[in-house]
Amino acid sequence: MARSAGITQERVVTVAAELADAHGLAALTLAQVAARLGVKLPSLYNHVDGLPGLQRELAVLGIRELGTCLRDAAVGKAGDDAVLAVAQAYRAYVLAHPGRYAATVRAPAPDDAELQALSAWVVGVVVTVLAPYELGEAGTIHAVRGLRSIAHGFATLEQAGGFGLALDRDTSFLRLLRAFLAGLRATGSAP
Amino acid sequence: MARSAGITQERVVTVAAELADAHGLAALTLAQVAARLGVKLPSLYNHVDGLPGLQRELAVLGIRELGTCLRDAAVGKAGDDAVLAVAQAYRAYVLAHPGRYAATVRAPAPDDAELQALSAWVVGVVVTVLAPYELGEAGTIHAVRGLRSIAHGFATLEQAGGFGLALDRDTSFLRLLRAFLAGLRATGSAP
DNA sequence: CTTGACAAACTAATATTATTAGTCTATAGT
DNA sequence: ACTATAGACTAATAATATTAGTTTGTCAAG
Repeated sequence: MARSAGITQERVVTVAAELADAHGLAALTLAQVAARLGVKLPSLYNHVDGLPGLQRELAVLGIRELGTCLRDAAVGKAGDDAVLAVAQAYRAYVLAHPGRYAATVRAPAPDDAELQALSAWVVGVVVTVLAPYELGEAGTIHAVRGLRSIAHGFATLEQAGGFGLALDRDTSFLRLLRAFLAGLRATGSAP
Repeated sequence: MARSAGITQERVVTVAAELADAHGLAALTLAQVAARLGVKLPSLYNHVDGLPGLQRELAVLGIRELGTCLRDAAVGKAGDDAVLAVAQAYRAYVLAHPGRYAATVRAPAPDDAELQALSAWVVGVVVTVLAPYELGEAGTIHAVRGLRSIAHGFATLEQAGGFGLALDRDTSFLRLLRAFLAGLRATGSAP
């Protein structure tokens, strides 16, 4: 080791995640992270590969946490209950950790195997929850995309302050999910 | 006038919109805009109020264009056809102009009457399209939020490269919309 | 116990960018 | 013709990211 100040990549990423959640991913700077850790800015380069590297680590953290939340939300549930729980967990994660969630949305580099694998794992969790609907292979993927669009779209709009009117947002989300599920059963594998 | 180089706010915003669409809103810099216009950076301050001001102008442009697209998409259509057309137009706009669309998502300042009014106008367009479903006042707002979440969520995920698998995205989107519409009729104003 | 290699901090230097202050000049309106 | 000004400019400042090179504890081998 060295004249070390006990900094690790994990600590850097944790502090960055807190800052990104609090002030937005766009406002995250290495200077802030360094100040929070009590080191000079260039020292961070010993632990992360610059700002792009740090954002990639944030994405890894976010996808891992998100996947865990979704999986945990589904245990002991089935059918519509499970789908509702997963979607609610998705929304809750976005609202609780908007910064790290934003990091997960950027498409991973084509050669980033770890990130690709994590994404596939999360998709797998949702596929499992949708299995009982017997939508077929393609139909299931369409449904995963639909459910993810709904959860992502609602939560990110909500987080951005996009729902101005004073109408309960929990109700809006629940209605949207129920409509989607009813439609899934009704339309089956139509067009 | 002055030893003018023919710069106007409109030209500044137009160039900024092109750059934001091409390279992402986050990568938009005043330096780039100035270079593209053939002026020095500080000269832009005669036309826009710094980077935040420019982004606000981009939001105005984006909401105005988006609202126009949605309105135009709905003329001569009714019921499901109209809703589908509006949603497709929403997605098409996001994909065609991701930079200016991203600018529209940030919540407008509470004292920004122009932006608030434009947002309300766009909501009004969607409310009109949903009127025939007779969902009631609150039900209509819930449905507007749902439809917007679907279009925003799908389009932004797609634009970010979030749909990796080789499965037709047009079909995914159409299925999602049909499921939502079928669910709207089925569940009516349930929970 | 010494010593040498290295990890991890540092300082210093450079490049971008945004912003503000103040200057200059061509032109529009009197 | 004169003048006020809009709209360009230069200059200066501050924040950030990045790279290069330096220093210094600490760990482990001899």
